[in-house]
Amino acid sequence: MKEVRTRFAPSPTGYMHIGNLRTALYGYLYAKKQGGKFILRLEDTDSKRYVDGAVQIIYDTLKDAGILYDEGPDVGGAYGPYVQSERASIYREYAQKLVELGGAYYCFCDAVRIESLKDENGVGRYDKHCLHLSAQEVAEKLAAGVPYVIRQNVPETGSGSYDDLVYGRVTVDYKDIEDGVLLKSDGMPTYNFANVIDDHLMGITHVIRGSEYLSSTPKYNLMYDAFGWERPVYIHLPPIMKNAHEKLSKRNGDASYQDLVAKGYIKQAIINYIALLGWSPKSNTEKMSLRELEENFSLAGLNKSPAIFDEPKLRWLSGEYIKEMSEEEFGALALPFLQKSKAYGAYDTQKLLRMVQTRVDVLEDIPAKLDFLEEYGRFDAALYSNKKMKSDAETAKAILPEAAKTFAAVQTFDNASIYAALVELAQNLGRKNGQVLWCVRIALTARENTPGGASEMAELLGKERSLARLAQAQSFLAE
RNA sequence: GGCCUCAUGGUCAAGCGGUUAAGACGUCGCCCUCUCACGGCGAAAACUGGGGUUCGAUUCCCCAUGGGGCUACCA
Repeated sequence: MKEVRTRFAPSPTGYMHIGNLRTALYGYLYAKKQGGKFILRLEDTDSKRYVDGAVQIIYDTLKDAGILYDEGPDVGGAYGPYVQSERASIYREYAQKLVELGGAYYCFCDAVRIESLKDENGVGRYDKHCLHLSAQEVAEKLAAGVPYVIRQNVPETGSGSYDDLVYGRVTVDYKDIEDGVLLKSDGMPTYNFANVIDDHLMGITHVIRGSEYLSSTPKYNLMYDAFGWERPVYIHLPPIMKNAHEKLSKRNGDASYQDLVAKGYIKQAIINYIALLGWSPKSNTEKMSLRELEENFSLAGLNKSPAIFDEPKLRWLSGEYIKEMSEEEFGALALPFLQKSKAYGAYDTQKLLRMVQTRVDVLEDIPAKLDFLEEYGRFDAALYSNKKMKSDAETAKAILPEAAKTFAAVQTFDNASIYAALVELAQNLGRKNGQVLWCVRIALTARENTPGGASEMAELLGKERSLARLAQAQSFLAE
């Protein structure tokens, strides 16, 4: 059995989109699962679209995500170079060969003539005009230095079919395929040509790519056939959408992998989540590490319909990963975000991290969870109302002064002591624990939601500030 | 316009002729609880429409509708 070789072939035109990353991930997972090789190839044949730094982003993103390639521009390999712009002479050689085989031909038509072939809607195919040039005419034009391109010679009749592993049999009539440009006048190949040459030369057995190539694959097969090469297995993937109508794209300002990481989504969660977009595991377990994905990945689980990127579910997964982290692990990741909080430095950092770990799904939410520590002011007395505790502004009025006395009497102002004192107070007042604790917590924080209970909040604030806030809360209530 | 392709709850998604049509996220409710959260339990929520084929269609075929893609000297 031949070794499986898959590749990820992005063009360095900007950021890594989630969709790209998923394509890379699937190629990687399939290769790993089959004990094969995963290759990175850079498709930079369009100099106009080249973006500085984009190559580095590709390297960094794949490395950061744990999608390691066995061969590639920066890691080497026996099939290099892995950058298309460095393979120009190879493409020229094969284009020449394809011409000799009859699968392609020189075309000297200029832009004006090409344009004249199109109708008012800009639709119109090349008419094979130059296919009929004699060998001598071609030689003369070439010798005269007339600019040319090499076009694919697509049959005018018949059709091409192939069996895609996810979409099944796809058939396209050749009459619907234009004689596309294979080698541009600048000597560089188009994607349509380079991908065929490279996939073959690099021994790619399984081509995994987006569904946008579904209908152009027959023309690639025409080339494989003309060269007498074995066609690869095709696995086309449905797009990832931002909504029902638009694909996810950086151009629209949609989140890239880097953006998501910057927001504080856990990396493993991002990988885990995108793996689930278009693929489903046999079992009902959705939370899986990269290693587990490698073990469970199967082409049979691939889906053919577009999937909408759902951030809430990513949030949930991210939260799951956060909750299972050790304190140290979480602390290391969360610290940069905690430092953006105004509360950072003024309180016990470890204590803050502990409080926040089970209450946050995305790291960037940390500052907001702690803002009550440094922000306190007049608030709506309705916050005291809680139907389960049966508390409201009136009960708060009765409880707060007593709570202040209790706080003042607590010697060691820590969570346990404060809690014990407050529970005792509730007893003395003949009230439910929750009633007292709810009111105190609201008075202390002016927030309905806090990263801990009343006594924890009091401990965090310290005796002095707690008493001060209790006093302020009472004055708000008096108005 | 032509061609390719897709279609199960709000979202992801299982299903591959006969099912009470899984599961997850989200939503809502209940329980636990010193709040929130965590955790536990539960609920609402789907086969785009019309024709066939069949004893029987979510499942197979056709059409319609809707979505996406291709139709570049972009990938």
